[in-house]
Amino acid sequence: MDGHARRIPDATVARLPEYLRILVDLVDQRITTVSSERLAELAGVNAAKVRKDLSYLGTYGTRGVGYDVDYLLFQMRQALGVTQDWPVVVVGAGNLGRALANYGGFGDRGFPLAGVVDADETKVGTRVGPVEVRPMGDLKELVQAHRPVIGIIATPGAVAQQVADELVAAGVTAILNFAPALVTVPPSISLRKVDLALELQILSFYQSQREPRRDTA
Amino acid sequence: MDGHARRIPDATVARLPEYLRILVDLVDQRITTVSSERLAELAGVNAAKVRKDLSYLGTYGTRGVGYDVDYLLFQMRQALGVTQDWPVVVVGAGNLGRALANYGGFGDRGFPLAGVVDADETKVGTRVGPVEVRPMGDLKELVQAHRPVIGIIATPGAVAQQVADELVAAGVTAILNFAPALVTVPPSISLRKVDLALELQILSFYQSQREPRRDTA
DNA sequence: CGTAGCTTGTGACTTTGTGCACAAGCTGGG
DNA sequence: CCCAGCTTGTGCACAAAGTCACAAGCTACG
Repeated sequence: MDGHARRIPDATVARLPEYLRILVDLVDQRITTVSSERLAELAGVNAAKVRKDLSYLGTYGTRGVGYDVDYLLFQMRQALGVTQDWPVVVVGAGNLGRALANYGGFGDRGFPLAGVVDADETKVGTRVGPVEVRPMGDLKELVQAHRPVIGIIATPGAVAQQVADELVAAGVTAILNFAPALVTVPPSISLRKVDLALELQILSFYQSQREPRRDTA
Repeated sequence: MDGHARRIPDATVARLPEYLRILVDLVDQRITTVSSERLAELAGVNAAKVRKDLSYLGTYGTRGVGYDVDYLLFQMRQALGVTQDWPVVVVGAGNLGRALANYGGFGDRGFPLAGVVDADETKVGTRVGPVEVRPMGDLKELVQAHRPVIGIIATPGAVAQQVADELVAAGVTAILNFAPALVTVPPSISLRKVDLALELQILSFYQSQREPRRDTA
C-alpha cells in the first residue's frame, strides 16, 4: 500500500499534531500550497526538521513548489488516526474533572465528551457541562457504547492507579492521566500524562536559573 | 558555593518535579531514607537515570545506604526554585480559564492564584473560583503587586501572542500557554506549552498504529 | 579491625534526535 | 526545448539522552 512504512520516531509524532493544527488554519485561510520553510516558521521549528518529519508520512511534497495543503492535511489526519471522532470519558467530577468536561476545546477538535463518572454518590446525577455525572458502575456500559474511547483520569493521585485499572477493564485503550501519580497499564494500552503543577515547577526552575530570587520573607 | 555547578540537561529538569512529588509522599509516610532503586520504581524510570539526575544537583547520596529523604527534598526544592510560592495570574475567563482558576491543585503545590483577568467587559466582576475577574488594564498592577508571577494564557489561540506580549510588558517572567497557538517571547522569558487536544491526538496516533480502526460509518 | 554486602557516582557505549548542505527534480519563461 | 530559480528529500556529522556495568565507599557485624 504505502510502499515504505518506516517507523515514525517519537519526537516526530509529538510534532505531528502541531502541523495538523497549522494545516487546518491554512485551509481556513484558503491557502493551497505551503513550503517547509513557511510551515517551520508557523510551528517554530527548523525547516529541515519539518521536511524530515513529513517524509516519514510518505513523499507528499513537490520539489520547487512545496506541499499541497489539502492533501497533506488528509495524509496527516490519516497518520494520526483522527479521521473519525474519539469520544472521551472523564473519570472524576471534582474541580479538574468538571473543568475538563466544561471545556469545549476537545469536542471541536474531534474528541467529543461521551460522559463523566464519579465514585462519589453525592456527585452522581449533578450536571457537568453537557452531561450528567454517572456512577462508576456505568463506566463499562459507557465505554462499550462508544468504542474506541479515550479515558481521562481527573481524580486525586491516590486513586489514579485503581481508576486506570477500571478503565482498562471497561475496554478503554488509551488513557490521559491528569492525576499527579504514576500509573502503569498493560503494554497494549497507550498512556500519557499531563501534570499542571509539574509544568509550573519546570518554569520555576528555568526562571530561578536566570535570576535567583531575593528573599521576600 | 556548590563546588561544581554543571548545567542540568533539559531531560533531567523535566523529571525533577516528579522526584519532588515522590519525596513529599515519602516524607508523609515517615520514610527517612530511599535508594535510587526505590525512587526509580516510584517514578517509573531506570535506577541509573535517577542517580545521574540526582548527581546533577550535587553529591547528596551515601553509598551503601541511599539518599536522606529530608535532605534530598530540601535540595530539590532549592534546585527547582520552589522554596517560596510563585503566584499565578490567569488571562482569559472562558471555559478553560475558569476551569484552571477553580482547580485548587495549583495552590496546594506552591502556586497560589493571584488573579484572573479578561478583555471581555461583560466577564469583568464575575466570580471565578476564589477571585473576581478583573479587566486587562489591571494586569500590570496585579503582576507588580505579586512579583515574581507566572502568567497563564487561557484564551483562544487567535489572541495568544497579543496576550503574551501584554504579560511580558506587565513584568511576567514565565508563561504557561494553554492556547493552541505558537507564541514567541524574548529569550529572558521562560515559556512552556500545554495543549490538551494535542495530547489526545498523540494518543490517537499510537492507538491507531496498534489496531487500525474499522470504519464505524 | 577486617570483611561481606549494599548502594552510589560515573566512564564508556548505544540510541535517539537535530541540523547542515546538497543532489534530485519540478516549474515557468524565453 | 533549455535553463534559471526554487524546494524537496536525505546522507552525514554532531549533539543529547539513555543504559550498562563497575570501582569507590559506606555500614554492620563478628
